[in-house]
Amino acid sequence: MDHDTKKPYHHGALKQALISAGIEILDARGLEHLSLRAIAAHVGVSHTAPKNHFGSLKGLLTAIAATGFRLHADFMRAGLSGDDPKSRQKAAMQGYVRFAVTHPHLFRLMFSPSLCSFDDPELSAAAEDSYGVLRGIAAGLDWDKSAAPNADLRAEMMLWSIVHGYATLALSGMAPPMDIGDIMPDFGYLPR
Amino acid sequence: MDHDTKKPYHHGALKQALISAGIEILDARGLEHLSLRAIAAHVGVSHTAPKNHFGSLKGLLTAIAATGFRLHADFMRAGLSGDDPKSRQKAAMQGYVRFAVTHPHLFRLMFSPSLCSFDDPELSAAAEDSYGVLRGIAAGLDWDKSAAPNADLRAEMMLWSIVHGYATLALSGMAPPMDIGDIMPDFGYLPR
DNA sequence: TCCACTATGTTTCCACTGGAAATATATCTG
DNA sequence: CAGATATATTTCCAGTGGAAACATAGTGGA
Repeated sequence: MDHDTKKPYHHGALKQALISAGIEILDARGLEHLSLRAIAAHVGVSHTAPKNHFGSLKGLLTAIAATGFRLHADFMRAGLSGDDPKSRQKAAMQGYVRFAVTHPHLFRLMFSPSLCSFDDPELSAAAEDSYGVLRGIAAGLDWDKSAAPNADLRAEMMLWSIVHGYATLALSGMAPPMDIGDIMPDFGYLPR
Repeated sequence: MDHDTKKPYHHGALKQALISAGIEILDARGLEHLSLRAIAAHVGVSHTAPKNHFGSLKGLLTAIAATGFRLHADFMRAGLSGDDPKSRQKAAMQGYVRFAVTHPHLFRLMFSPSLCSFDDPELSAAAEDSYGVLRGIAAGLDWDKSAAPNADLRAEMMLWSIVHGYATLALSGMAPPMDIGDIMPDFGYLPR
């Protein structure tokens, strides 16, 4: 596990450069233009060079998606201040949508299991960390805690579904721009 | 506007055959194997034959997606019986998810604007018809009708977001199998 | 110092993709 | 029957990801 502290010899830090190039291409030209050759050319190496670090295109896309999930978590945590559960919920959800709108193609990549493999421990860890933000929000949600089993999971899935559904529909051009806080039902929170 | 009543000469009804073949390939082998050449070979024509009817691969995928949306609406309307708003809501949402689980790749195609063009009147009409089912369910929803403008739209988007979000996450393998009725908050309905 | 050995990149090739263009063929219209 | 049109094929092209062989640079050990 070489940390990025010691630079390799040839390019320097090709691995990170390829990931950055991928995200730049995604933001600038979209998912349909994100090819192995385009990424490699953007960095200035041959299209087979990434194979040494990532094995295949899917491996590279997986690493890009992992970086995306870390950024995603940052967006959600960005507006998270204070102790009021409702304002924290709203901030996290707005961050979720704001990330999707800011990096639409990266967002789609992150949720495309055919493009990146969630078996990868780095990706699954990053995704799990991102999910953890929502989990923390849902934990205090006063919603039907006793009516059925798996109340926590159900609350998390409710939160996640509504925010992910809106983000996805917005990126598909099927949802008009609106504040996610305005379509999220107003639930109470249990006292801590 | 040749209706499918009068059959063309050569293959018979290539247009419909290509659409059916596309859906079969989607269900059997997935979106990544759905190529122009695969569809054409499945029907027994050259890979450029579809161009006469659909212009391009995107045109064919658009027609497939339109068929998908009609099927999608059928799934939602399937369990719609009686007058009780809550059971009608539950049935429609379960139909939504059931379609996504039954035809996962077709579902993903239908919500991929990079693969099919929603400018196409046939596709947009089919999608609009499908959306109409949810709109009908949301119409009677007793939810915050006076607190903000666009209450109807907000209620529709809430319903749509939660069901679409769950379906999408389930197909990505990120949501465990569960009843959509168990994560949908329980709202009242206005008397008619 | 010198010689493996490994890590990193390149070159070349291959099967596959969608699409454009020219051609062939069947059907309709006059 | 003849010309026009719709339908389908053949051939070609630029692009894709990946496999394999090769080249190069840095490392570690005698």
